[in-house]
Amino acid sequence: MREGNSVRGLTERIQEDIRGRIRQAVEKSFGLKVEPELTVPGRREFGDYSTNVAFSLAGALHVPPRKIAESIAAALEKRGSWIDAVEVAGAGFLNFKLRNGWCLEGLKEIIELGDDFGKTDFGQGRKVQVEFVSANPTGPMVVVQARAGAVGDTLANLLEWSGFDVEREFYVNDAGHQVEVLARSLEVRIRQCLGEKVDMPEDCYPGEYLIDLARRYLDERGKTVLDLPEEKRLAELRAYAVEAIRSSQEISLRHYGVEFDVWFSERTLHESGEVRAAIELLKQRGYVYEGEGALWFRSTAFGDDKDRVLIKSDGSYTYLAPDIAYHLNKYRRGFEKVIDIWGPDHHGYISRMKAAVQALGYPEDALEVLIVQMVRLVRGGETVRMSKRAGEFVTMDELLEEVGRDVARFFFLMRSCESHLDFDLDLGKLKSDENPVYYVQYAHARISSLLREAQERGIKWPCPVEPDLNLLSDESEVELAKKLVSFPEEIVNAGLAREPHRMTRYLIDTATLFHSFYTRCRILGEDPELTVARLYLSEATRVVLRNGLRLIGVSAPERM
RNA sequence: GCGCCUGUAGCUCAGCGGAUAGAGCACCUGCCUUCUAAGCAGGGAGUCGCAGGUUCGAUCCCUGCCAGGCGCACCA
Repeated sequence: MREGNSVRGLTERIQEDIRGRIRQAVEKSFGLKVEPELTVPGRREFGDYSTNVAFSLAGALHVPPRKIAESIAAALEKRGSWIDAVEVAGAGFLNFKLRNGWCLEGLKEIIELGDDFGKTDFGQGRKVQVEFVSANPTGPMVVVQARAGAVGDTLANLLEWSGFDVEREFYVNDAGHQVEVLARSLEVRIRQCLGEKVDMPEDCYPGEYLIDLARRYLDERGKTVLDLPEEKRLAELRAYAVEAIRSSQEISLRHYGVEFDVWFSERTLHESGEVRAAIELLKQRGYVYEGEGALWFRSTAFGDDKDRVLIKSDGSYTYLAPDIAYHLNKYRRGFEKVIDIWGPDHHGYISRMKAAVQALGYPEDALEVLIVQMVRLVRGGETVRMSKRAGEFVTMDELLEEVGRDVARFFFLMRSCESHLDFDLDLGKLKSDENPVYYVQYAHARISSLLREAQERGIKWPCPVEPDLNLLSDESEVELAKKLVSFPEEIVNAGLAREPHRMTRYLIDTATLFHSFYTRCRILGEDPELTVARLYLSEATRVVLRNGLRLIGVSAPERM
């Protein structure tokens, strides 16, 4: 796995080697420097890799691409590489066929590295923060937050495995208007619990969870709080409610397999004076002005539609002010890249937040925002209505209770996060072949069972001598091995593209190739050497499936 | 009115500017005396919303329409 100081997957090393050879051949033939692109062709007969360099050179050289491709093919040095043949195809594609067995070599790395297979040092330890979920501490989390949890956690895992230094953070909005409303709502519930005839005001939170919280409060702390002056009373209730709800969110998320490194309190930004300081910094940099009794941020200087208010004419901060302070705080903690995952209702904030980051003096791409789109629950072919206003909503906990963590995470990760998602509860609940989650898990269980069976039959496993992997010559065996070996590269690419849903696709494809191999090839057969080689391939598959499932936070059962 | 997301098989969705557009479900046909049939092999099924443009090449990039969803604050 190691070459020089770098740790890369086998496929990445082979691709880099081929690209280098193409560069040399082009320089030799035409005296030009190029950065060739390599792709994996969709059709097997086109080989393992393909490049379109001839097309990109055709314009400059005024030579037909096919001629160029032929020259490159002739000049290309194959010695000392895995390249078996270079072919010119179509209008000028260069197709590379690798020697049989290149991927079998990679199986050894998989077995050797085991739980660590898939990890690379691509990111060179650069500091990245992923902030996600960040649900308001005013009530239970809803389904879209479960989606954001799956997406954020998996993205963080992908980056971590790719060699970035990743921190997962949850921003707690424990300051401002909404938590004051929360405190007042809790007070009403407490009074109601004590038999007072008070109605819940219109603008308060009507949800029933506050009734439970009111009872708990009275059990734990009694009713003396009601004798305090208003300010102290609300402060006490606010602190209590925020912490109770926040910690219940933490428990829900942990149950879902999502853990955060940092729970960052908005309140601390106010108390430390960082909000004021951030505005002061913007002012020094010339992006703040007064007008109409308010203090404005000149976000239009960085492409926003209109300037935004930081301090309202009544002297209070808008939501944007602490958010700017928060992001300044993030960069001062040394993150080179900050990835925020927001809900669909916040997309309008992207341009102003990116403007703020630049106004603070950081590059535009230091902040990336992913919008996780809405989730619509479907049951019996009908949309399940979720209305927070009416206090009726399907919570994340209810969803998990209904379909389970594995199904929820897998479903959320099957779609790209920016596409609106219909979550079919009926399909999710089906514990059968109609449910795609079990397909991948079944492959893992099947292999586990196979390895148990091998042990019972007294087959020496793990194999004391290195198996002869060249015995793996069936097409299904080679295709499976190729897929397995590309795992580290898939992780890096999915992380860089910020597309965690690629992992479910990869796992489904891998499971398909394994099932196909299993059906075509007798694994525990007559020939002991072939048996050992096939067990080796099976074990490598198990490692990849287990690691991939771990990456997306889904269990890898040994039996089903 | 402005902005964001989406539009691909009957349904739910994949598809880094490349060659004959894929998967699951549903439907049809085969395959369990042998390692897990929650599986495999095969079949039918498509005007990639519409129209232009860029390119050797566009489902992908640009523009304009059409349709669905969401958001527009000195709310949080």
